[in-house]
Amino acid sequence: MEENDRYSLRGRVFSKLREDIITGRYEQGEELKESALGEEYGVSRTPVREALRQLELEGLIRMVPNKGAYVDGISAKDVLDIYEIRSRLEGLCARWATEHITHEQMERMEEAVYMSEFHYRRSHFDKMAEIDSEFHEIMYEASGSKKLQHVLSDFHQYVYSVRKMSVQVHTRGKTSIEEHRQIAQAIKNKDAQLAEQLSNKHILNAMQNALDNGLREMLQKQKKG
Amino acid sequence: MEENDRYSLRGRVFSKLREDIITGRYEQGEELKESALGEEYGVSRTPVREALRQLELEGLIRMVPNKGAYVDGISAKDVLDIYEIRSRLEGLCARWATEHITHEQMERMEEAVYMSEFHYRRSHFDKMAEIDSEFHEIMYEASGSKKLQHVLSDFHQYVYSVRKMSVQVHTRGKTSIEEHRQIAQAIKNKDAQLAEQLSNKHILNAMQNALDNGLREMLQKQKKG
DNA sequence: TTATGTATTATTGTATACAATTATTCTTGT
DNA sequence: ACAAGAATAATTGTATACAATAATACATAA
Repeated sequence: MEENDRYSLRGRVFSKLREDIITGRYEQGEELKESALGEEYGVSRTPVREALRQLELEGLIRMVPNKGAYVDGISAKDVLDIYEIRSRLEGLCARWATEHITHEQMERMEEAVYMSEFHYRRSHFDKMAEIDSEFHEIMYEASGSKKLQHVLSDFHQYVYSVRKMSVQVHTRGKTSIEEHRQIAQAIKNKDAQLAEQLSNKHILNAMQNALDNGLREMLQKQKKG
Repeated sequence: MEENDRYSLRGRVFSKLREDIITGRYEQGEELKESALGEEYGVSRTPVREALRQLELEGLIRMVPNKGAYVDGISAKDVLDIYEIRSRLEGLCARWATEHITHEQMERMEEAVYMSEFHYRRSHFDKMAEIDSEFHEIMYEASGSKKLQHVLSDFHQYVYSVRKMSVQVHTRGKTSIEEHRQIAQAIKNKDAQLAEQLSNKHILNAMQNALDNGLREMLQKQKKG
């Protein structure tokens, strides 16, 4: 999908809107008007509407019939919930990946670990977050389960902004890479049990780090507001 | 969403198409032409396209740019994967529901148990399946987690056809109701631990029943094809 | 002044028109 | 007969036009 999206107006609008919502560039509840968006992107309402309908299905906006579309992005609680959900699913994914991974996928996974260390040493945080994503996406793909891949991929993207923040915490960046390395090794050794255990723990650690570096405060603030 | 959908052409097309794909009324890989669908439903291409874009995002169809839309429904393996995924999430959901359920939701849940027994005794299998859905949907809603509700609700719908089949197996129908009753009781008693444990087991039992009543054969058949 | 009903405007929902791309058919030359 | 290429048709992608609904502004009466 990602790639197809670049070659159609609808795809471009969808990707940009999605990113802007996930990264919080819109206010919660903000109204999205089709004409305005169309003008902004230099397209007609048709592709805008198709993009909006997709975002509605995904739950990133809420559409009221004959009224309008309202931003309904990722709250701090959503992020926490997603970490909890992922902590139950990433282990399953690692198990299945161990059973189904191809040689080519294994190589890509190991390269991702290698490259993240490379960028870590140079403090390229954006690049690191990107490769961190890649590691997980490869594992999702390797699971051989279309449905598991779909849900984990979505959730992983939803916490992108938080992850990018967390990875900049120096010690977490290093620890995360080390955890990835161990997971990759377990998968390579065909030790499904260990891969599952490590993956679940990996997510719980990431959640703990997010809580300790801003997420907890965000939760408090949103609970009041 | 469900209700809004009834009042717009796009919504009606979406719901009907979705149901037809989930229940397997289309061939795998079958091409869906916008004009043909429009004629079938007596509408123009516009609402059809919006519906197709939503189904694409959901992964129920695959769209090739400038070519067409192809059915990519729920395979037997998808169903099995979904049971595995749900077995890891329903427990979490039951735990959260125990913590967040309202009095009104609890009453609806108990009524669902009661009603399913009523219809069970009268062998109203369709009605039973419907109320079985209701039980789970109430729990998803009661979890208080928008994201968990979303994913579990989708997955639950995906296995609808299988569930309807399974529930007709006399002994499973009775067992399932009993399990629901115990889960509801645990939630009411605020015993999150027990609710979680029972819910996870409930899904595993449902999976086992599905395997023993047709799913295993479907898996074999699809593996060859 | 304020409530109420009406006209106006703005916005979404749908249909249609046109452009771009892909598939198909029909030549045509060997 | 068959391959290559052009012409034609079919299909999707996008823009625009029109219809239906909701929001707003305004006038009028109590």
